[in-house]
Amino acid sequence: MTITGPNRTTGCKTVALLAYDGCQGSAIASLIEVLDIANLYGARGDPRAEPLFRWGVVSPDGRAPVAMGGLDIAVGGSPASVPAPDLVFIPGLHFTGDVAHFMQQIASLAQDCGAWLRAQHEGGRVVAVSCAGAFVLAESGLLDGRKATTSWWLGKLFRARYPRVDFREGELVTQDGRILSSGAFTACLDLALRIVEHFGGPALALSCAKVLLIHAKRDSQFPYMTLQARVAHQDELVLRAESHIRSHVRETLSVEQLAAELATTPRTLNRRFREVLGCSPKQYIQDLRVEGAKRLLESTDLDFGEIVERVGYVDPRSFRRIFERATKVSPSLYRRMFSISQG
Amino acid sequence: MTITGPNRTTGCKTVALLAYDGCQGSAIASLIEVLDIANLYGARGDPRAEPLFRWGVVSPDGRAPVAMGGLDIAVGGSPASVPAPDLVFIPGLHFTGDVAHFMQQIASLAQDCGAWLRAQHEGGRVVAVSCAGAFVLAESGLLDGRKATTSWWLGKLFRARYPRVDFREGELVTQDGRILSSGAFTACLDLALRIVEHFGGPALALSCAKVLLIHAKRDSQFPYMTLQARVAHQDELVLRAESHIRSHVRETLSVEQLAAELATTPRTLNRRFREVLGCSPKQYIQDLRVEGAKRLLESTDLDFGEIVERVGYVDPRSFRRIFERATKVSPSLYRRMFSISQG
DNA sequence: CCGGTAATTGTCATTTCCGCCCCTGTCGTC
DNA sequence: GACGACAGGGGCGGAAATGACAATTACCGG
Repeated sequence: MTITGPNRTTGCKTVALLAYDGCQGSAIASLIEVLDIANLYGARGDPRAEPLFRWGVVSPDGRAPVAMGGLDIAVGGSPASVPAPDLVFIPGLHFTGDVAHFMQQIASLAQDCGAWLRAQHEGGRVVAVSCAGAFVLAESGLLDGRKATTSWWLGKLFRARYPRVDFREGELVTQDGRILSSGAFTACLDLALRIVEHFGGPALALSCAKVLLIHAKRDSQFPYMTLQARVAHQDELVLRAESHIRSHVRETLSVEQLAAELATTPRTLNRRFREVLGCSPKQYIQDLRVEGAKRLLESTDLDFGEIVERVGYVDPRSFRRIFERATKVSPSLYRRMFSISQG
Repeated sequence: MTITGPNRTTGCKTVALLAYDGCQGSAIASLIEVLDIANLYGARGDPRAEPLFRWGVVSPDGRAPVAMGGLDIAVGGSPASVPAPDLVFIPGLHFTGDVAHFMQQIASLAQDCGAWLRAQHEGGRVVAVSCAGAFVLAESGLLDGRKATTSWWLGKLFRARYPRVDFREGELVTQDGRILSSGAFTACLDLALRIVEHFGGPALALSCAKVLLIHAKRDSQFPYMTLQARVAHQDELVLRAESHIRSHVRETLSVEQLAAELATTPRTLNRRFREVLGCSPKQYIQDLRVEGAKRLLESTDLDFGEIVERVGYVDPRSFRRIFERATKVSPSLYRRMFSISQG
C-alpha cells in the first residue's frame, strides 16, 4: 500500500501508519476505514471532490510485519516512503504480563523510530498513538512535560517509568499540542474520530461516529478498570490486616477497630499501608467494596440499595459517591455496560 | 497465516475468517485479537495450557485480497485450507451508496462461497457475519426463516431483498441456532465477544470486554440511526405535502389541517403517503421532529422542555415517548452519547 | 553495661473527606 | 397518572489521613 500523488500542496491530509511485529493490526485497519468513511461523508454530493485524507502503511525496516494474532500486514516501505505526512500514527502492542520483554520491545521500537518521530514532530506534524504506543513516544522523549494516556492496565508501569510525563490516568484520548494519545484497544476508534474532527470538523466526526456505532463522547477508561493484583510484600502487619479485612468486608469496619484487633494504633496502620501498598487502609477497604459491588451489579439483579448493604455500607448515597469516584459512571450505567445476565 | 495442527480432537476451537476484496479488514483483525486475548485470559495461570481458540484467514480464491481502504491482507489459502473449522466468520463490506454495484459484489461472493457456507452450516459449524456479511448469507439462502440483522443503513434494502428472513432491525447481535449476525462496523466487536461467550463462557467474555474497552451489553443500533434520504418519487400531492411539512415542522400540525391546506382529504393523504413513502403523514412528521430534536441535543445545551417546543410539541412527556420509541434511549442519554460540545 | 544512631512507633493538631441524613428531580414501569 | 428506583445537591458530625515532632525500641561497637 503506497501513497501516490502530492499532498501538502492541496487540502488533502496524508496519514502515515506505522506497523511493526506484534502490533495491534485492528488499530491500523480501523483508522484506515474511519478515514475512508470520512472521505465518503466529507465529499457528500460531489464524487469528484478531492478526498480529505490519504494514507500509507509503513514499517521500521520497510518489510511486512506480523501483527498481533499472526495477521500479516502489507506495507508500502519504510517511514521515508511517505514523504511529509500530516499525521503519524503508532498503534499499540499486546502486553502479556512480561514486563522485561515488553520494555525491550518498546526500547527496540524507540531506537528504530525515535529519531524519525522527533523529526516529524519538530517538523510540525501531528503524532498520534494508541495503547502501548505511548511508551514508544515517552521512550523517545517526545512526551516530557506533555499530557498523555495509555491502556489502563499499563498505567502504573507508565507512571513509574516516565515520571516526567503528565500522565492522565484513565483518559480515553488526550491531546497536547500536536500529540494525541489514546487508551486501551478500542480507544483507537475514539482517537480516529478525534483525528477526523481535527482535520474535518465536529459535524463530520459525528456522522462517522453514527456509521461506526461509536459514542462520540465516550469519556474515560475508568468504568472498564478492574482491581489489579497488589504488589507482593512481606509486611507481616499489613498482611494480617489484609486478611482480616478480606474476611470482614461485609461488616462495618473502622480503622480504629482494625488497629485494636491487630494490637496496634491507627497511625501505624496508616503508615505501613501507605509504605507497602501506596494507599490508606480505608482506601483499601473501599476498593474491595467497590469491586464487590461491581461483581454484584454484573451478575445479579439486586437493586443498588441491597448491594450497598451486602458490601458493608448503610447509606446508598455515600456509597454511590465512592462508586462513582472509582468508576466514573453511576451504578445503573455500570450495570447496563457489563451485566452478564440476559437483557 | 495458516492453521497448524489438529483441532476438533481437542477442546481447542478453530475459526476460519473469510477475507475478500473490499471487505472490512478491521473486523478480521479485531476478531483475531479478541480471540488472542481470550486465549490469554482463558489460560490465566497456566502458560502451557492449550489455547481456547485457533484461527486462519482465507479468501474465496486463496489469493490475498485488498481490503477496504487499500489494506492488503495475507491469507493462508482458500476456504479448504482450514479443515473442519468450528466457526466461520464473514466480515462486512463498504457500501458507498451504489446499490447495483453493492448487490453485484454480494452476488459474486455468494456464488463463490455459498455452497461452502451451506456445507459448513449443515455440518454443524457456527456461522457468524457482521455488517453487510448478512447479505451474503441471505443470498445463499442460509437465513430463510432465521433471525438476522445488518448495518442500520442497509436495513431497508435487506428487508426488501430478503423478505423471508426474520430481519431484526436495529439489533446489534442476533443469534438463531448456529447463525450469528451483527450490525454496523464496530458491532463486530460485540459479535466477537458473543463468540468468546459462546465457547468460553460469560465471565471470560466480560474480562475481554474490560480489556478491549467494550460495553459487554450494548443493546442496539437505534441510537446511532439517522434519518435516511427518502425514496425519490413523483407523486405531486405527496411532494407538496412534504414541502409544506418541512416549512411548518415547528408549528402544531395536524393531518386534517394539512389535508385541508392541500385541498384533499386525510384519507387520501394517508393512502398516498403509505403508497409512496411507506409510512403515514403523522409518522413522517414525527420522524422529522425526532431528527430535529437529535440535532438540538447534539449541538446545544437547551433543556429538553425547550427543545420539545422548538420542534413543535407542547407536552414533553409525550414527545419523550416518541423520542424513545425512535432512538431506544432517553434524551439525556442521547445527549451524553453524541454531544458535540466539550464536556 | 553504655551511649550513639537509626528505625519504628506514639501523640497531637489540622484538614480533608466519609458516612448519614435531608431533600428534589428524572426515568422507566405498570 | 401514579409509583418505585435511581441520580444527585447540600449540610453536619465525626472519622480518617497526614505532617511534625517526641518517645520508644533495636542494634551496634566499645
